[in-house]
Formats: sequence, C-alpha cells, structure tokens
Amino acid sequence: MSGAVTLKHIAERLNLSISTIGRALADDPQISLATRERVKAVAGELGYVAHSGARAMRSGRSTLIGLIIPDIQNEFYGTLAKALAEICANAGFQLVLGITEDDPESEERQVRGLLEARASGLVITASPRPTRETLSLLSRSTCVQLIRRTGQLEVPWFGIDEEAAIHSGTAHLIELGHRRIGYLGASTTLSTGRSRLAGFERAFTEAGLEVPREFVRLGRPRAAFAAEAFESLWTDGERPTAIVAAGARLTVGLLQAATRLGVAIPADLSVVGYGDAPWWNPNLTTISLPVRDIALACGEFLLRRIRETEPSSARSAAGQSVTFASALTPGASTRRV
Amino acid sequence: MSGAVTLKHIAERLNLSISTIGRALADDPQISLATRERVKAVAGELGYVAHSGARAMRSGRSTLIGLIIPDIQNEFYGTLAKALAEICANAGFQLVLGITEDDPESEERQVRGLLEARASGLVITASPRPTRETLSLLSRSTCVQLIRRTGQLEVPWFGIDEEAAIHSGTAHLIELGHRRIGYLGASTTLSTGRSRLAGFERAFTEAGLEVPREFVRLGRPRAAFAAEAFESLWTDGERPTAIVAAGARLTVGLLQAATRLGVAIPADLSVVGYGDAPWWNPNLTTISLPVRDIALACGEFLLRRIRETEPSSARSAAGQSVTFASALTPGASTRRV
DNA sequence: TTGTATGCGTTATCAG
DNA sequence: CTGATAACGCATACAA
Repeated sequence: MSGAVTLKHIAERLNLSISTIGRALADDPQISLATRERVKAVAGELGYVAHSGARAMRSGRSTLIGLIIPDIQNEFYGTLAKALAEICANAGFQLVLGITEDDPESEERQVRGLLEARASGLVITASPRPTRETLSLLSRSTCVQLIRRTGQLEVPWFGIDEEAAIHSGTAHLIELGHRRIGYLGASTTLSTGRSRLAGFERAFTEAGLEVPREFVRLGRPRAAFAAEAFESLWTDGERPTAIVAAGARLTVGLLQAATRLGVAIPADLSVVGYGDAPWWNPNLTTISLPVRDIALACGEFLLRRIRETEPSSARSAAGQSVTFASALTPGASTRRV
Repeated sequence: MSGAVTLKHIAERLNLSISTIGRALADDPQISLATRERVKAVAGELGYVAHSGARAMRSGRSTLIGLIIPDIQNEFYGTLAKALAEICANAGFQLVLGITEDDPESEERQVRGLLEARASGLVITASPRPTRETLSLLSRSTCVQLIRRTGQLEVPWFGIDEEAAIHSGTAHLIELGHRRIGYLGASTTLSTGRSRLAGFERAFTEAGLEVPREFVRLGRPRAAFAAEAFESLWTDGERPTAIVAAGARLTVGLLQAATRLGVAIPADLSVVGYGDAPWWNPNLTTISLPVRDIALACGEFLLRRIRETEPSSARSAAGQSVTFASALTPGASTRRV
C-alpha cells in the first residue's frame, strides 16, 4: 500500500489520455481492441490496482456491506456470516464484519464506520439498547434487521418464530411426562429473550399446568451464565428433571456444567438444545434452525434493495418482515419419565 | 444511503467556508470554541457523516484491515477473528472479513478487493496454492501471515509450533502404552499439515517405534473428512486404540463419528483433540493453543507496521516470524492400555 | 480566527 | 476512436 499506480501512470507510459485508460480498463467497446489490450498489458505489468474509494466518491456508493453482530463465536452467527459473505462475494460486494459484544458504544462506532465508508447496505443484530445516535444512523441507511427485532427501528426484519421454537421443545418435554422443567434463556431486554420465554410459558398454560418459575433463569446469552445458572439449579433445592436451553451458547454452557457435575444425560436429566452445531454431543434433541435459508433470504433481499435504491430512492417496504420456522430434531438427550 | 450531507451543506447553512467546517469537526484548536460548537450542533442536526473514501483519497490510507481466512466456522478462526476485530476497533480500524473456503479464485478476489479499498493492512491464512496474482498483490501490501506459512510469500508470520504440538499429543499416547495410534490430519499441501504430520512421526521414531502408516489419513481439514476417515479406520482391518485429531474441525468430525458408531471414549478408544473449543465433550485431552495471544501479537505487530510505513516506507522485517507454543491439556479422553 | 486554492483517482460529459 | 475537463468530498498549504 505504498506509491500506488494510477491511471495517470499508465497514461504517461503509453502517451494516451487518462480517460482512454479508464475506458480501456472498463472494456468500453468504443476503444479499439488493440488499445484495450495494450493498456491492460501495461496495467498488469505495472501492477495497477483500482482505487475503490475514488470510484465510490463519484458514485456515492461502495461495494461494502456491513454485518454487525454481537458474537462471532456463536456457531449460529458464524454460519450466518459465512453464508452472507458468500452471497456478497458472488454479487461483487465485500462483507465488513463488526462485532459488538452487545456494547452500545461499540455498536455505534461500528455503524458509524460503515456509514462513513458509504457501505451500500447493513445487516444488523442490534444490541438490547442501541444508542439514539445508532438508531438515527441506521434509519438513514439501507438496513435489514436480523434475528433480533428492535422496536424503535422501522426497518425490515428477518428472523425466526422464536416463540414457536421454544414452545415445541418445551411441549416435547411435557409430553414425555416432565413437569419440573428448567429454562435457561436470554434476558427479556432482548426481543428473542422475550419471545422464547413466552413460548416456554405457553407450553405450560396450554397443557393446563403452572409455569415452574422457580426453574427459570434469565441472563446474558453466554456459556458462562448458563453453566452458573444450571449449577445453582442443580445444587439448590429441588432438582429439575429436564432443561430447555434457549440459546446456542447457553446450550454449550449447560452441557459443560452437566459434564463437570457428572450429570448423566438423559438418565439424570433430559435436555433440549438450541441450534444445530455439529458438536452437540451426544446426539442432542435440539431445536433446528434454518440458518442458511435466513441468510440467503436476508442477503438477497438486501441486494435487491440496494439495486432498487439506485434509481428511485423510494423508501418502501420499511416495515416488511419475514419469519422462518424451526423444527424440533429428536435426539438421544430426552427421555420419558 | 441517499443524498448525503457534506461539509459544503454545513458551510452554506452557517455562512462559513468548507475548510472552517472541516477544521471545526476535527477539533482544530485554531477554530474558536464558539464556532466549533455551532458547527458540531448543525452537523448533528443535519446528520452529517464523514466520507472515509474521500479522506482516504487524500491520505492514501484507509481505516480498513483485512482478515482473510479459509473458514469462519472453525472455532479457532472464530476466536482469532474476534480478538482481531477487538484490537482493530480499539485502534480505530475496521476489520473486513474475507472467507475463501481455500478456493484460490475466491482468495484472489478478496485480496484484490481489499487492496482496491486501500486497506492499511492484511492478515491472511492463505490457501494451499494461491494464484501468482494473489502472491504478487500480497507482496506489495502490508501483510502478515497467520498460522499457515506459504513458502513463496516473503512476509512475516505468526503461528504455532505445530510439530511440537502434535508431537506432545502423540508422545502422551505412546507413554500410555498405545501403539496402534491413528492420525487424522490436513493434507501436506498445507504447511500446517506437513508440520503436524512430522510431529506425529517424530514421536514414534524418538520412541524407537515404527510409524503406523496404515492408520494415517490425510485430507481436507473438515469434519466430514475426519468422520469418513475414522469410520474406515474403525471398520476396515485392525482397529487403532487411539487417535490424534490434528485439527479443530477434524476433532469435531471424529467425535461425531465415534458417537454415531457407538465407540466409547476412552473405554474403546483414546482421543487427543486439537484446540480448546468449549464444547469438547466430555472433557477432552487436547492440544491447547494460545489463540488469543497469537491474535494480539499479530494485530499489534500489524498496527505497528502500518504506523511505521507511514513516514518511511522501509520494507524491513520482511522475513520475521513468531512461533507460539502449545500445551497438552490432560482430560478424560485418554487412558492407559 | 477564518477563507481560498489545490489536488487526491475516477468517471462522465462534451468536444474533436 | 480519443482527448480535455469538470466534479465527487475532504484536507492542507498558504493567504488574509
């Protein structure tokens, strides 16, 4: 990234004008084939690399698409990121990854940086309480919400029917005869946390049962929280006979803690996990999520919006949302009692 | 991102010159405090967002740092990406993630895109056989190699002593009395694949034993390969009593296959895994890697280089390399025979 | 303390 | 078929 070669250099070398060089490299048919080839040869020889910043300055648009997520170590977001990166690459865009760890300041910085780079689009899984500035910035961008849904943000959303997802897992356990069912979930400051807890509760009320609130633990969606919460659940007072882990990293934490405490699954405890990580071991009963489908739909939608926005800046489809369904995948971690 | 607000708009609104606005927003002390505040107020009101492309065009440098890796679903790279993103954010840079899936064409596109964006630096875990063009592009950039080491690339490298890592795991099994030890590893087209296999072999020769070549399986470093390879190892002919999984995703695949085949660990089979994923379950004997340390060292180094390159474009330290040591973490997946 | 002028690398318009 | 020129948004050297 030092003394970069520019169109000017090539032009001087060939005694041609800058515009001719630019057109030749863009394969403008108005330029004679011979010239085009000479230009390309010299460009290659000199190691010319276009300057996308300069290009963006004229068009007002870049080939950048931002993905802002709380946590890349979550298998779920990892899969999403991979799928989106693929889609972007195929469409000639580059994916810029921002990781917030759910910190609103970090989130604001990431969003601002992306807008400064004139990113053509943004995909965001927002933190529980984004700053006013973040919301304002997002509202003026081509943006899509992923998974989590922030009330104050009037932009399209792609996510999962979380309520139904957790409902199905919980109902499965109730059907197997479990009553003392524990719940490890994200705090209800998150839209996903609220929906998932609602699904848990509905499974009980539908079955005419009391919701076992003493077995419900809400916190940060990280393995450490789940491990700690499960330990307290297992150690203090009456034990649950089953647990619903309502999050990918919560499932990891639960399994870690169970292993550490020597809890046999499903002999001592039935477990319903969240997501389809290949390492759920052994053979977990889990709530399967169509991660790839979501990423594809979301990516395609964003690309379409970006292309649309080009001619008419009509801000349509502002409230659009797409909900994907989950499916319960039976495994060996749940048993009848 | 539509009709963006520029310095000019603010200038017109306040009847000031563009340069005054620019200086005020940059907190230039030469501008009176009163003016600075008025300018900032209007900037906020209008929703001004700086144009990093234009800025980069003048400075020749952007706030982008590229990370090019084969596979984000690998826990190992996920942790690396997270740590690097953090470091970048703290230093005012943004991390641009490129995923190659070890495809040389995709890799070339990613690298080119990053150079076009005038990324200030690049961190790359290169594919087995990068294109000539990729190598040429990289050699003209501020670049650091991560983990894998490509011979044709004369740039600094940060990685692990892979040979020692696998040697320690293998020696551990030999010490426990195992002789029929299987090896699941990446193909030797990768520098890591070569080093790891060498470590496996040295453990045997040092102990005065034959290398059990019939138990060695090399392929793509993905779970699917490991699962398939282990199945053949377990099904055809004499069975190994232990396995070394020489890669993160290979460990995942091995454990999956073992579960599927009903192989009890460590009763039927001892296992040494690679890396410290929190879901190695149960309690794997594993080769622990200082992932975070590597990322930090690599990130700091790159940032230093970027800052240095600014004034003097001396291309020093071209061949520098830093090797990190691993440690064998004993678990419950290996036993004496 | 503020304003003017210039140029960064491209592309688009207009002219030859 | 090719060239000259302007403009994109910003930073900075130089004036005032």
